[in-house]
Amino acid sequence: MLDYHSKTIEKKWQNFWKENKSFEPSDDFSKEKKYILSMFPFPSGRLHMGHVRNYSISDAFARYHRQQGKNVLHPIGFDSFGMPAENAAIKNGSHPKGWTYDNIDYMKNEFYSLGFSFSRERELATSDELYTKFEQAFIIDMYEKGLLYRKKGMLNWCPHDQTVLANEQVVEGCCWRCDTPIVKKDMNQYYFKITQYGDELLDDLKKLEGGWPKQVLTMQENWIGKSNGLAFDLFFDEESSVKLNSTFKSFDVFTTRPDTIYGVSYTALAPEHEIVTYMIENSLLSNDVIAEIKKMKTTSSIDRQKEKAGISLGLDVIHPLTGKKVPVWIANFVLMDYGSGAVMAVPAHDERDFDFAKKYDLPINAVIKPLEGELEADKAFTEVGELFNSGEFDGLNSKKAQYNIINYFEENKIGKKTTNYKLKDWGVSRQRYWGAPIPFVHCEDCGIVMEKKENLPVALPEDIEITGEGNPLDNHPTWKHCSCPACGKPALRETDTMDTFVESSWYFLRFCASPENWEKEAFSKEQIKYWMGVDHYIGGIEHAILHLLYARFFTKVFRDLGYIEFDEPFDKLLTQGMVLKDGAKMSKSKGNTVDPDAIIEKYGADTARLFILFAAPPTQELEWNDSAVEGAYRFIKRFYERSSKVQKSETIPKIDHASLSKEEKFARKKVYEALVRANDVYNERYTFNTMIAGVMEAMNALNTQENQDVWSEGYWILCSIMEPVIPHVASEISEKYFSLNNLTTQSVLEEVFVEDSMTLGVSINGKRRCEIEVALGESDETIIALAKESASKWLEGMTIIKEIVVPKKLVNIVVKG
RNA sequence: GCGGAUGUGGUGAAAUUGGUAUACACGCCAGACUUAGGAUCUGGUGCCGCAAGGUGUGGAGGUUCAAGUCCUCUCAUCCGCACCA
Repeated sequence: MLDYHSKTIEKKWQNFWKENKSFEPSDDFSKEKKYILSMFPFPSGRLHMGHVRNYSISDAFARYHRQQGKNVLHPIGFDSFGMPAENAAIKNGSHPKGWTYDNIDYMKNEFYSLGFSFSRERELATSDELYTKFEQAFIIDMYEKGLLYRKKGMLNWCPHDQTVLANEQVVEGCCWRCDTPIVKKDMNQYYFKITQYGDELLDDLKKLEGGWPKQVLTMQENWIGKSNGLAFDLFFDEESSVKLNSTFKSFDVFTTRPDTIYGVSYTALAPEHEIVTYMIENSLLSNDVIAEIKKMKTTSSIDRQKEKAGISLGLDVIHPLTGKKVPVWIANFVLMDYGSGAVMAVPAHDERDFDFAKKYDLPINAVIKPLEGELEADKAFTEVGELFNSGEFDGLNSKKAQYNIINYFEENKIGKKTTNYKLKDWGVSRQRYWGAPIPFVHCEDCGIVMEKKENLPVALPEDIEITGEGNPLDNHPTWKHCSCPACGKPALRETDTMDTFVESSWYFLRFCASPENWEKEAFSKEQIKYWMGVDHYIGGIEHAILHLLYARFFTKVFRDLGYIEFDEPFDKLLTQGMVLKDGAKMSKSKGNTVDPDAIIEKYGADTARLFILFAAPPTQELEWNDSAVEGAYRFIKRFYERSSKVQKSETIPKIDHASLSKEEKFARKKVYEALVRANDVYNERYTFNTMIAGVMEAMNALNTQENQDVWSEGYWILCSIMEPVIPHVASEISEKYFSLNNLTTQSVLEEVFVEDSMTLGVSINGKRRCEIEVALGESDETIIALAKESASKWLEGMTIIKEIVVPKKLVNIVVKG
């Protein structure tokens, strides 16, 4: 009897792998490669179960492909810049750098105590100065290409702390630290021109079909939000123009539904619209109204979409086709970042416009009717249909009318066919310390000047105090003072740092570089060409839009800068679900976390990995269950202890299948079924839970017989299947009995699946009643006869209408009685 | 609010193409064994019913010989919404 001691076995193999550098990728580029990558973690302090899940999945892929003889790159790094380091500094007085690197050290130990097969030599942290150095060089290239520019943008500002706040730091419109109501401040910031790549980011989603989950492709498509429509100017009437001191004659609106234009009954501006701003600044609005607008502006964009609110401006514009007056409103649901920040409102055919019109008692003029049926009262009809009350366009269908109306506007030069995107340029400035400095210098004479590449990195000062007030780099006594790289005169460094999404937009390229060249170059074309794209990219669904879109954008930019030669970074994407406990996301504030260390201590890493892969398919949410963890532990224990039935062997045993008993045959069949399923899971389906269930079934079947060869063959295969999941115990058994020779590609023996009879279900009117056993290849007539006989009880007094035989599945007899 | 997903026994889940619903585990129940252990092993276990049988995949309709799977509506929960990463 063997005794399972997870600690001894796990320590032994973790040391073995470390000493033998078992998981370093080879530089032999003639081998077939697999690049397996999990989204790298932010070093928050300790691993949580979401991490364990993420890396258990990628590790299973990595180990499987190593078994298949592939050259596997499975790297790990830390996304180590970011706000939490500063929050910790504010809270505990720790230094962001020390806090970050202490966390990294701790988490690295946790990783290796879980047995993850990462390349140790390629570990990196994005806050490493070496990483910053190359990133800043890329930023300079992008600026020079015109892909990075400066413009004003609205930020959350706490007037008390004199600091910019992240959305997360705004709690109910107030500063998280001092509770001061926030204001919106217009500040100069840097933006990536991601919109320039909008069309390509959209079109290339097609290349990802099959490799990426459909839902992610749809989310990205909707996020880019390309829509075609009509843009035109709405002109103020005389009276309104005079009210505005003739400063504005018109404003621009965009609509995707020009066919509904005769139904316009009001127009709405975003509260941030320049006309509104002008009216506030020139005292054209009452204080009450101004206060209301202010409130709208500081409400989060999400809340603004919920309860509709508006204010009449007392202005009118002229409808471009009917010449009638149309009132101008401010509406909270109109967003300044989309289109022109102004809309024509057609309450009869748009739900939001409808709700708004109802609330403020504005006219609702229907101009589209359904092609079939009647218009429903008291509801916006948002489908396409046939036009009426639309002048010369009456009777046209929506599509034709859209075309004709756009043409009419273009011919009369009063509007233009326009394409709009929801996608906005990516703001990258952060007024914070713990991030990569933007390597620019402001010179009075030369304007914005790039730092010289030989001077990179522009590194962060370490003597810094993080108080939560102001911008730390700006407050530093000396750091920002420098000389202009162009003219040499005293100048000021840019004190904004970069959004941490920048680091995560190219780290997967950096991993392709062999460490001996790390100082010299970010990565080489040759290495990139070999390793990219990432074969399996695994991470949380919460990154479905932003991170993945930004990484795709950087890839395209790097391609256009000549660094790489492909369009998309991630061939296959697997989005994992969250880890829950008691039905809620594990979080410190809810107090429902489970510490991975405690699980490793109690049961071992293999148990943690097995449970997490067994409890649910990777894409689904995973409910933590303590006693199911125990069950995983017991399986491993059984798996280890029963290996004593195995005969030592250097090769897979040869078995004469025909001579076996029924139980022995069944056991072999189950083992090979598990193998077929495993190959399918590792290559196509990724449902590790069903693969593990298959192995458990095979184990149960092996246990019904005593044939030592069948046991040995079973373990030879099952250890190979399970090594990617429970590597320590599987390696231990494989070494002991098979000298590790079984950890390689396994071939499937078809002979074990051959059967001479099959069981068919018999249904009457689709309801399963009994089953029959028939010989393989039996004719349908015989099968039906057999089915009728065994189901005779349910057929008495009935008229048979139809008989259906579904091959190898069932017989359905349709009766009437 | 908009966009995306999910919903199956007491629990996590399975059912790959419309074809025998609940595989595999957890839990529970019963038994065996014992050096009394974090045991282990064997059997049972959707629900109602003594049974025959009925019923059953969030809810309501529909298509089909046949629906967890397809369609329409609806409810609940979760994810994202651009400065959390």
